[in-house]
Amino acid sequence: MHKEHSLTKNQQIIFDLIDKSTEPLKAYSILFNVQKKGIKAPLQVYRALDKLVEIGKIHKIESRNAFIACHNSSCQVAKATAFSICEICEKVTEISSAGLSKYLANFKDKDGMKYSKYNLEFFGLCKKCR
Amino acid sequence: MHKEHSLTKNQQIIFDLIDKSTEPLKAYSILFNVQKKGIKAPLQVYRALDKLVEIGKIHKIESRNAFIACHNSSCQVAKATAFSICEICEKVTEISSAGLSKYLANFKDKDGMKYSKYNLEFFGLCKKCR
DNA sequence: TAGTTATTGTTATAATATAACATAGTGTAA
DNA sequence: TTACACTATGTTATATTATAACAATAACTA
Ligand SMILES: [Zn+2]
Ligand SMILES: [Zn+2]
Ligand SMILES: [Zn+2]
Ligand SMILES: [Zn+2]
Repeated sequence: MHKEHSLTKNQQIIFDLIDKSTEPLKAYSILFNVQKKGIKAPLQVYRALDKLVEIGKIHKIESRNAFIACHNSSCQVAKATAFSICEICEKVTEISSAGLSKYLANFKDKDGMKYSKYNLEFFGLCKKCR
Repeated sequence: MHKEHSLTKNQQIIFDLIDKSTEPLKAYSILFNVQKKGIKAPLQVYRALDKLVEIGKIHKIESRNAFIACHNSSCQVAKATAFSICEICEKVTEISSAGLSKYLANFKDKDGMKYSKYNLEFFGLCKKCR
C-alpha cells in the first residue's frame, strides 16, 4: 500500500507538520514552522512536498496553493482526488465517495479519451458557515 | 446570456489575445504580448483576467496557472468547469458533457452538502501524444 | 451636476516556485 | 570493500505568479 514508504528526515518533519494541521498549509508557512528543525530553504520544503505528493501522503489543493495530508485510504496515490472547500472559512475536506470516484474513473469524453488522473475541487459553504 | 457583457478596453485586448490562442496563456506571457498596446503592468493584466473569469469569458486552469477562453455555451459563468489536460503537450480542452455536469451539479457529500461551484481537471494523454 | 462606482495607471512588494551546483548518504553488485 | 548509480540534502541565487497602496480618470446614476 502506498502509505508504507519510508520517509526521509525532511519528508518526515514536513509530513508530520501537515498531518497534524487542521487546515491546508502553504509552502512558506511550512518553511517558517520547520526552521527550528534545521530546514532553512524553500527548496528543501518544495522537494519534500513534491515527493510526498508523488507517493500520495499529501495532496495539493491547486486553487489554494496549499497542502493537506491524505486521510483517505481509497485514494489512489495522488491519481484521483476530490475536495470540498468552504469559500468563507477555507476549511478543506477530502471527499471519499465510492460513487464519485467510480463515475470519474470511468468517465470518457467525446473522443473516447480516458484519463489516468483527475483533481476535483468543489466550492460552497461548510456547515458552520451556512 | 453571460457572453454579452461589454468589455472595457483592457479586458477586450486581453480577451482577444486569449481567445485567439490555441493554448492556455499565462499572465506574464499575456503581459508581454500586450505591451505594444499600452498595457504595461502586471496588475492591469490581473485585473482584466479577474473580471473575465468572473463573467465567465475565460477560465483559469488552476494546475497550470494559465487562462483559456470559454467556448462552451452551456458552462455556467465560471461555476462549473471541467478540462482535459495532456500531460505531454499540455493541450487543454474544455469538456462539455451534459452527463458529467449534471452528475457533479447534483453531487452531495456525506453530510448532504451541495456545492455552488466546482472545477475538475482530468489528466492524460491526448490523441496525438498517445 | 454632483456623487458614486468601476476602471485605469503606476510603483513597489509579497508570495510561490525553480535553476544550478556542491556535498553527503544509501543501496547494490562486481 | 570498492566502485557505481541513485537519492537526498544544503545553499545561493533567481524566476514566476500575484497583490498592496495610492492617485487619477472615466462611466454611471440620481
Ligand atoms: Zn487522498
Ligand atoms: Zn466554512
Ligand atoms: Zn466554459
Ligand atoms: Zn498531447
